[in-house]
Amino acid sequence: MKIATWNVNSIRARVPIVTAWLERVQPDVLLLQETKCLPEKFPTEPFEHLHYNIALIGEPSLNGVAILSKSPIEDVVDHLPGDPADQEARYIEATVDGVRVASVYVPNGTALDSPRFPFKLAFFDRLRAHAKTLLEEGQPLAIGGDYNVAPTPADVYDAKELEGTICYHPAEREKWRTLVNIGLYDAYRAVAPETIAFSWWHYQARSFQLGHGLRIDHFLLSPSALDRLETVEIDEQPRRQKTPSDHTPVLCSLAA
DNA sequence: ATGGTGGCTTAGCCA
Repeated sequence: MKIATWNVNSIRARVPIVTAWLERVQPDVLLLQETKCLPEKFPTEPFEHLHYNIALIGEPSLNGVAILSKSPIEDVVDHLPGDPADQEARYIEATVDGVRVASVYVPNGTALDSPRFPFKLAFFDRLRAHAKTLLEEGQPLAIGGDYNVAPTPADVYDAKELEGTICYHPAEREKWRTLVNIGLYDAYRAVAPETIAFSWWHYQARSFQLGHGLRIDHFLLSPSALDRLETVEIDEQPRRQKTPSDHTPVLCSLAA
């Protein structure tokens, strides 16, 4: 079972790049973030044509997450519990082939002095509480998405320069660790403990060409999913295309 | 150095 996650920064702007990638890589499941459109504006046909079922939520111009799957999508949950005031389209989960998969778009945080920053930290707390429940339910679990945090110095292009900035602030890294430490595994680090690789590069200042990236897109796996983990790949090819997303997909393969 | 890029939606926000 090949599962991928990709922040596409508008699905309507990215249809040719995403469909070409699906045809080449043939994942069983693709988790999308930042689709940036209402459900009725999501271009479903090109993906249904490639034999994907789709579960999605969205809002105008912001956020939006989806699950594309060749197998049937069952028991969809489309909101992260814990904050009745939060109506943002940032979380969807479902069961596919016996695996509980989730697509999460953690708030960016905007700036350290913005109210969005404590909202981001609280979102991590809610995700931890919910993931704990999912672990207790016992199904193999894979939570993929844009976590908007680079966990360690090996996940940023310049740890000294970036220390304390958004997506690499100690408070965010601590939230990441307390999430992982409930008993989850960073799939990429499980197969590549030392490798420096990134999943996001700013559009500005030739960041991709200069290698100025961050690893902020992750898969967190339950022990039973980790037992089945064969490979994890960050595929930079889509980031090299014309009119790319600023993120590139992460792909992991679980034994059947 | 307070810019730089991109995708919304339409000049301002968010990333």
